[in-house]
Amino acid sequence: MRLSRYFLPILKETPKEAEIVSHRLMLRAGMVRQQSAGIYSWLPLGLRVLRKIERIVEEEQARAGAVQLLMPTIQPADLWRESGRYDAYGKEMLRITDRHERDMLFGPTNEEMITDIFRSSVRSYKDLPLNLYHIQWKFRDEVRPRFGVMRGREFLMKDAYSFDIDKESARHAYNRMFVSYLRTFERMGLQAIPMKADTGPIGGDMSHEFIILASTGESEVFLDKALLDLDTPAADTDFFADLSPIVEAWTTPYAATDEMHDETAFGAIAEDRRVSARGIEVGHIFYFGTKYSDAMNAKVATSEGTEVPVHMGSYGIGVSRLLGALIEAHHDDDGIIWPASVAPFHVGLVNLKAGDALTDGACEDLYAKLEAAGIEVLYDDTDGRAGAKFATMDLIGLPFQVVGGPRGLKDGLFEVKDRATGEKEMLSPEATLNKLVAALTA
RNA sequence: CGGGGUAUAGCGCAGCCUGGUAGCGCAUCUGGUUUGGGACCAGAGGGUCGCAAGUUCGAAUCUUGCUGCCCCGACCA
Repeated sequence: MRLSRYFLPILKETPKEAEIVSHRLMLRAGMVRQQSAGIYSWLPLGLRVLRKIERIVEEEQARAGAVQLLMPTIQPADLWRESGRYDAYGKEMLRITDRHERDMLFGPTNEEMITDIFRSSVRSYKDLPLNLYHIQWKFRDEVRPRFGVMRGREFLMKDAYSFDIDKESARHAYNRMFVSYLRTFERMGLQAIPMKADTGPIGGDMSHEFIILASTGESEVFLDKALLDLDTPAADTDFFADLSPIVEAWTTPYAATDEMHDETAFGAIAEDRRVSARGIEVGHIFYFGTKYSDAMNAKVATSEGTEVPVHMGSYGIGVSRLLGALIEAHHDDDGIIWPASVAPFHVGLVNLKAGDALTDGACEDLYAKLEAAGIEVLYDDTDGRAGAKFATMDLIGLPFQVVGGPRGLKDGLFEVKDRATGEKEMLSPEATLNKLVAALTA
């Protein structure tokens, strides 16, 4: 992509409404624009990251056996009257009346609707297990939206719903999502720790929040250092084998958010392994049994021919929130530092003297070769000044910057800078291409 | 929903106390000089001063009401 034809509205100054670093950087880097409290337009750069995150989520959901569909944002109130939540939900639910005076709502979640889809089509245990998910915009009319996209009213969420014949099968479904989440966040360059969450009226041990560690995180968390050294399950993990050893390995060491914190249990850990840090919740999984299948009459036939309500679980990932969480975890004073897997572009190619035959020729040539190699390049072909170009590249945080200027190119060399480490080296076009291909194409 | 702020050009701000018809920096446009870490000079365009009443000869400025947005708390993906 040529910067001269792109839309990248950089801000030199920080809009005063932005308090936390991710919000500031997202506004300054031209990723989002606030339209109302907690409601954002996604500008091209931000949208690219959102799509990268979605793609990773989709790949890992597929690996774990979840099947994607898409439900609407607007739902009929009647479904929610069936479950009893239409009255229970409160003012966080945005209620809408259509032209026929029918009660509608902008969905804050989709348990009712997915249960409706399920019950209309699935009748037999032979169709189970089933896990259906979608990635869709939700709306919760928070009293106080804040922290930019981390606490928006409108937000993009992946929500999966599992259906099983009994609680034991539901546990397997739960474990599949558990393992899938470990992989999903790891691929985004995030260290996510599963922490036991409040199970409410359902009880049991099947509810976990996935918390990423970031020094600017919203809540305090406590954990055993052992968790930081665990290996993420491999891509070839058999999700339909017994996953409980993996889940056990990740749930045995102590880890808790401040609301679930047990000072005594934490104190029992060896002192040098106690970690207290700050975290951001990016995922939440839980089993809720037959709560909705009972209320909405979603039954399946067992092998004995009897009918039982289906056991369900739901599994959320805050996709738009992850943008903020990623930046909280990966930035410095100059701007964002994107992990390559979610970076809006892989490489920022800077032509320091646009219009000059030498730099134009060398940059155009490298640009074409990088793109041909499957590397996503933002090519700054504008005639701005060097300092401003460097500052912009540092701000938007692409993993690599390649600088083509008259000084280096008279010797045939580009300067390649690693955004994360700040390391720079002068390389020939061939060496530049090889280095970037090696670093960015797995 | 309680508490506290704030609203003046695209962004960041001053002006308000003590009413006299709006200004600064950045950004934008034009011309010139520059050119490897957010250049310089000269000129130009751009504002219903959040909205509505009121006081006054006169309101960005004083009064009242409303609204938007932000922060702290309670709540939450």
